[in-house]
Amino acid sequence: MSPNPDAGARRAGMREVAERAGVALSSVSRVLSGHPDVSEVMRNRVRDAVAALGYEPDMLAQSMRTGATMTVGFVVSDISNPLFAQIGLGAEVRLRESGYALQLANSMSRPGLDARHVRLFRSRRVDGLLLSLADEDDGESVRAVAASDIPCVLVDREAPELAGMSAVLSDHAAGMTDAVEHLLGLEHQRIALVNGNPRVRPAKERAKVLRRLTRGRPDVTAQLRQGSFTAEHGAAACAELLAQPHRPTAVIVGGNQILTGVLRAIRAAGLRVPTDLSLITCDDVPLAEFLEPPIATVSRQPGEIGRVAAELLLDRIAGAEPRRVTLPTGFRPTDSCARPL
Amino acid sequence: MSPNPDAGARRAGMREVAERAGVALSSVSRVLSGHPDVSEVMRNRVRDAVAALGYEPDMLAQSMRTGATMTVGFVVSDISNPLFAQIGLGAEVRLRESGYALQLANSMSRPGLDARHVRLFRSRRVDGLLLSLADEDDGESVRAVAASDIPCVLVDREAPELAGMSAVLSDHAAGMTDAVEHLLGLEHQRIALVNGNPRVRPAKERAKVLRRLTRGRPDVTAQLRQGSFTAEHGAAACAELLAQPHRPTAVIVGGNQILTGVLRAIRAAGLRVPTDLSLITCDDVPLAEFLEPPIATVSRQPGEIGRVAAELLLDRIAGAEPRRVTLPTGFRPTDSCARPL
DNA sequence: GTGAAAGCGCTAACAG
DNA sequence: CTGTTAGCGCTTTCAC
Repeated sequence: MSPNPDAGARRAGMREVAERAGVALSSVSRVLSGHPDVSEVMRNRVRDAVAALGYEPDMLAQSMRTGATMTVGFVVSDISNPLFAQIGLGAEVRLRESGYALQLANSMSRPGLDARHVRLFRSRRVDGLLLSLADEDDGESVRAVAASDIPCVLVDREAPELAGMSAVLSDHAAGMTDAVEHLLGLEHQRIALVNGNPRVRPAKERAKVLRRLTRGRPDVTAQLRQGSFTAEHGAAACAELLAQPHRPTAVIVGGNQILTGVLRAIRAAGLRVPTDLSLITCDDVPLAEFLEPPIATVSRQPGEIGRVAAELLLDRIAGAEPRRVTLPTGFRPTDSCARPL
Repeated sequence: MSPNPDAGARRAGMREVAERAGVALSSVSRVLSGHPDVSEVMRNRVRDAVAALGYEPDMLAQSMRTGATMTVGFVVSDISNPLFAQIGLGAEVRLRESGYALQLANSMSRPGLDARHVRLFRSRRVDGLLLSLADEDDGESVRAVAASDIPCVLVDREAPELAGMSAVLSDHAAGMTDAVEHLLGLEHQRIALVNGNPRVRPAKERAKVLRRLTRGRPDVTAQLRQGSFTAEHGAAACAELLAQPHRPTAVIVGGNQILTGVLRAIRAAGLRVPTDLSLITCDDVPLAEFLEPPIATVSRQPGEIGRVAAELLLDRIAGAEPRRVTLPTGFRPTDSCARPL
C-alpha cells in the first residue's frame, strides 16, 4: 500500500535499486552521484526505484571505495570546558556545511590518551584532525601526530616538530599585555598569575607576557603559579599566594575553570575585590558580568576559533598548503581592578 | 635502519603483512582478532610482520565486513551549552571504554536539522544514537527516529511514538516541587517561571509542577513565559514580567542560558535579589555560587546523565530490551529567596 | 591449524 | 549513453 515500505523491511542496497529499475548497478551509481552523461529516461527510472525502495546510500561502502570518510576527528582535553565546547560547535557547524561529520575524543588532559586517540582516528581513516593537545611538549603525542600523515590543524597549540602544520592561534600576548599594563598603570607592584598547564601554548604565552613586562623593573614582583586548568589548582595556588606575608595586590587568572577556584580562595581568605585585591581573568564565563564587581577579562571568540580551524582543515584536505592564522584577543577592564592601598 | 619504517611509506595492508610473514591473509586476521586456534609459531611470525610494517588495521574495512561501525551519533541542539557539553563528555568517556567513538551533530535548535541528522547518521551506519531532540513534538523528527530502526536512547526527551525506546530522564518534578514549595512556604503569591522551549520535556515538566502546585490556590498567581533556552528570551520575558503593575515576587529560571538574560533584565529594572525579587534557577552554572546572593538552584548531575545514556545505549546495542532510567534532581536553597515585602 | 575463496555495498575504469 | 568488471581491506565459511 504505502509507496515507501521502509518500516520493517531490511534496508535496500543499490543492487536492488538496479534490479527494480532494470538497469545496471553502475547506472544507478551515476545517477545518484550526478554524473552528467545520463539520459533523462535513465535518471527517472532510477529515481523512481530509489523512492519506491526508500534507498539510502551506504556511506561506509562509499568511503571504502573512494577513500574519503567525510569525517574529521577532534582531539580535545575536555569538551565540558565551555571554551572547547564553543570551539567544537563552531567547527562542527562549518564542517557539516561541507558534508563532514565531527568525531570527538576527550583526552581528559592525559597526554597518553592524545596519542592513542590520534592513532585510533587514523585507524578509523578520518580525513582530518583538529588537535587541541593536552600537552604539546609530550614527545609521544607529537610523534603520533607527526607520524599520522593526516591533514591536521592545531588549535592554539604549537611544537617545533609540528611547525609545518596548519594552526589557529589566539593572540594571547595582545590581550594579556593590555591587562598587565592596566595593572601596572594602577601602580600594582605585586602581580600574580594563577596559570594553567604550562605545557600548552595559552599558558606559555600568558606567562611570557607577565615576565616580559615585569623584567627589569625591580619595583614590581611577578609571581607565577603553574598547574592545571582546574578549579582545584586555582583554589590551592591562590590560597598559597594569599597566605604570604606580602601577598600580591593583583591576581590574573589563566582560564575559566581556574577562576572558580580562585574566587573560592579569595572568599575563604575573606578578601574583597578590588579593595584588597585586583582581579583579571582570561576567557569569558557566562556570569562574570554579574559578579560584584564584574571581573575584568582577557577575551576571545571561541566559536570563531572553531570556525577558522574547520576552514583551515577543509583547505588542507582539499590539498592546500598549511596555513597559520592568528585570531585576536581583547582586554575588557572593569572595577575589579583598582589602585592598591 | 629503523625497525618501524612508517615515515613516508604508504600504510601497509593486511595483504602485505601476510606476504611478509609468508602466511595466508586469513591467518593474519585470525591472529589479530585473537582467534584461539592459532599456533605459537604463526602468532609470532604474524606479530613480527605487523611490527616490522607498522601495520594498523583499517576499521573501515572491518566495519564493512562485520556491519558494526563502533560509532555512536549524538544529536544535540547545541553542544556549547555546558549542560549538553557535560552530558556529551560523560557519554563519550563511557562509550570509548567500550571501543565506541562519538559523532556529534548540532541541530542548532532547528527540528528540521534533527531529522536530517538522524538520516545522515543512518547513512553513516552508526551503531546507535543518543538523542536530545530540539523538538520532541515535531512529527518529522519523531518519524525519522522511529523509522531509523537504530538502537536509540532519548536524553531527557519523550514522545508517545517513541514510548518504547530507552531513555534517561531527569526527575525535574522532584527538585522543582521543592523549589516551588520553598517559595510558597515563604508566602510568595506571585510566582513566575521563565521557561525554555515548551516542546521539550524539561520545560514541560517544570511548567507542570508550577501549575499543579498553584492550581486551586486563589491566593497564588502563577505566570508562565515559554520561549527558547536562550539569554535573549530570558531577558525579554523577564523584562515583560517585571514591567507589570503587579510584578511577580519570585522568578524561577528554566535553564542556564536563560539565567543570563533574566539577570540582565533584573539589573536593567534596578531590582535587588532577594529584597525586591526572589530568584531560583534550574541547572548549575559555574559562577552562580559567587553572585550576591548566591542563586538557589534546582540541580542535577549532567555527567551522570551522559554516562547512563551511554550505558543504556550499549545495552541496547548488545540486544537488551529498552529501559528507562530516571535520575534525581535536587533543590539547593540560598539567600536568593526571601519573604516578599 | 591453515589456506583459498567469496563478498560486505559501492565507484571507476573500460568496453561497447 | 549504458553495461561489465574489478576491486577498496577485511572477516568468515569451507575445505584440506
